[in-house]
Amino acid sequence: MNNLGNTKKDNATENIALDEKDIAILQLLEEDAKMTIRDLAAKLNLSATPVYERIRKMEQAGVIRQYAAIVDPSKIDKALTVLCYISLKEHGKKAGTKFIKEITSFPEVMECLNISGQFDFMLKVQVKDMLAYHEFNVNKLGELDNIRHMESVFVMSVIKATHRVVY
Amino acid sequence: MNNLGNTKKDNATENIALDEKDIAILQLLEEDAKMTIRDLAAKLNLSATPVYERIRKMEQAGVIRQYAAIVDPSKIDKALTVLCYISLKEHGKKAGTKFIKEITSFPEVMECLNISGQFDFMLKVQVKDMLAYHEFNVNKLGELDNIRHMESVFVMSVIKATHRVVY
DNA sequence: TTTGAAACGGAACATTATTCTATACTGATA
DNA sequence: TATCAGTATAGAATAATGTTCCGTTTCAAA
Repeated sequence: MNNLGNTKKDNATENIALDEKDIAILQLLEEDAKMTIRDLAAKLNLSATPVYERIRKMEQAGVIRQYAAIVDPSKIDKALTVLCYISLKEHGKKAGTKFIKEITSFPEVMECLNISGQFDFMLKVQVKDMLAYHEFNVNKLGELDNIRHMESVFVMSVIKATHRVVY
Repeated sequence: MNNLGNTKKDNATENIALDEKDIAILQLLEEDAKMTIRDLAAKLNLSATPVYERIRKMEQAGVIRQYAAIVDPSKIDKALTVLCYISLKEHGKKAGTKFIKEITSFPEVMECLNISGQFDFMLKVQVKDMLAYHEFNVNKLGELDNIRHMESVFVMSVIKATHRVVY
């Protein structure tokens, strides 16, 4: 295993130029991060060294943010996905920061986006079932004091879900 | 690097029971898939062998679906995320399948969810900027013949985004 | 207490990542 | 055109890691 990893913590901000070979490497690693450097090299008609160096540079530049194992939610008894839309009463900086701090602390919240439109935030919540979502709603969201309005949209099936952003 | 990988293609459906050690392994690999088996073993007070075997079983059972390199969209000039809500004219099986096939073929579409509520689908679209989204809208979505209504919600900032589902 | 299956530890082995050095390439300059 | 500096590359050597093997332990059922 390469130890190029551990890119998670640092917020590298440098910008680097990516050529076609870098893009090709990214596309392959997005699909299978365990692909060996030699296999990557073979696909790109290169030797191991340049591929290794390119990956290292992209990790340090923050292009590759993380290597993650993707777990199937249904296999660990988290079969229900809910999109939860929230608008706040107070929109001041202080109130917003407080809300964000609270929301991000909930492990059920996989994603929290600040959005345009009638709502302020969209949460993607992953739970066991409807009962678990109800409890999340009452015991966690219900405890927050700055929520004006809330709306839940339930995910019936996942048609497509990818982490690939390079194309 | 372990070659336990390549879990992507197979839809393993077997269900296996996970104990606390398996959960601990999953949590660590969700954060850093490059962590070595020996490091994992040290954190769990185990030797390498049982950790290796547990990972292999979870891969074969489909609990670990994939190992992915996560790329920062802004670093590859894909800075705009849009949530695109779509309702169809025809909801028959044939029409639905056709729509799904077309939608999933667009690389800009990172995610497509079949949802409850007034819309049928939510798309998460990742593009360079507003102009690129406009072109996606006109040239790709605009070519589909089964769309009744459409609404775009723009992501202003990402407060939280994780792939961790194990907790 | 006995037995069998599963989990485990430690060492040996196989594969891969990583480093090192020399060479080939590229673009700019004179 | 010739020369130079910087970068990218290949190939071999080394270090680190994944993977297998085998004997031992654990633990629950009989």
